[in-house]
Amino acid sequence: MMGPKGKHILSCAMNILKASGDQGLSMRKVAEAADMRLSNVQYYFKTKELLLAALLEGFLLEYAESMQVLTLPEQPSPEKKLSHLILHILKDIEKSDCAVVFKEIWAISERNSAVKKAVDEYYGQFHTMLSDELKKIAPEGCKKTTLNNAVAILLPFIEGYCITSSNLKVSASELSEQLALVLYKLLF
Amino acid sequence: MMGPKGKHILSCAMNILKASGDQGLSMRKVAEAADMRLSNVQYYFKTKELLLAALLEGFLLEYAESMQVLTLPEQPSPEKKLSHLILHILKDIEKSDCAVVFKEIWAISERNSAVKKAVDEYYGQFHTMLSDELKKIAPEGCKKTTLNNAVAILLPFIEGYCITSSNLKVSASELSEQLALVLYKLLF
DNA sequence: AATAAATTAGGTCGGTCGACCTAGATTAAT
DNA sequence: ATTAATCTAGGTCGACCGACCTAATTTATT
Repeated sequence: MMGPKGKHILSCAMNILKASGDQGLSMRKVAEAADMRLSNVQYYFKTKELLLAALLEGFLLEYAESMQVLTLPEQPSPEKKLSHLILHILKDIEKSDCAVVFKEIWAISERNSAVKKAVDEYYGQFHTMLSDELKKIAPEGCKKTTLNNAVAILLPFIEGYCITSSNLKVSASELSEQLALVLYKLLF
Repeated sequence: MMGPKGKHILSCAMNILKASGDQGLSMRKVAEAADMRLSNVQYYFKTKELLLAALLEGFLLEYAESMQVLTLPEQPSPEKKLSHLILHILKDIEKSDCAVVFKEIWAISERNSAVKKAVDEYYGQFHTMLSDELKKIAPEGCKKTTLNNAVAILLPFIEGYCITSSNLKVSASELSEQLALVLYKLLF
């Protein structure tokens, strides 16, 4: 579907997006960063909108995939397991500059239906993944609505964490433990 | 500090921001929307950056203020009270188009230090406000760290809700109740 | 009334942008 | 070897942008 040149273009575009945001991203700058002529970039992506959509769809797909693969070391207790899962996600948010990209994505998605759709699919997958993980921890007969309630607390929390993390007065690890504890109680 | 003309300009600018985002906001469009000449807008706001900063700082200040004023009807139990507080905030997020503005703010704040500072102050206030509200509900001897833990769950949840709300499989009212219950348990 | 400050109007400037076009080069398929 | 598809280079176009400038008018202060 996409050759190495296409990927190279998107890679350069992502660097610019991280550094300068949606505003700073232009076809010309992408071309310069990729060491190509403008028309060449436009051969691969007819319009800026298409480039942006491909860029962000790709990012979300990749990110969702990295979540799926995520396997954590076995833990002594289900609470520990949950706590480790949450901490892992929070750390992932903190470490990479993906938080910056996500902020752009949220803004762009309001005005680009292709991106909006990709975001929706991403959160759908994320929801499923969290639900599955919680299911492993929850007791046998745990109702689906109870599971949904837990995810409905966890999912917004995770996405909001990258916005408010600098204003919280609790460490990520402490917070993970507390939230895990709280969700664990909810499931039982 | 700012006359009615200045406010009128910012009001028009906010309309454009809501409708077309940061990308679509230009001094010329603001001038047109405000029925002024470009130079006239520039008399009030020397640069686009200053206009944007004033616009978003004002928005956040106003929004923070509306939170402070927020008084809820007395509830029979502290859980109900907490649940109503959360629901009120969630509904507020859903009803107005402020979610759109916030998404722009988060993205812009990464590249505009004045906006970043305003965002930081906003979440500082928000944190304090939530902490105060929880204090009213929590038992007498509730430790400060316990309170901080509760806020550290609640605050990210609220901000993340406006991102993920469409993907949750639980209603806002149900979710408020569940979260209130969970936080209540945490405080005791 | 004089004067300073605030406000309005109209226009120009260099610069960047996305889209578009043509033509040449390379590669793959037949 | 011919042909078609893919890829590259260089350039042009109209549109929009922010910043800047000058001059006129209105409002407030003294």
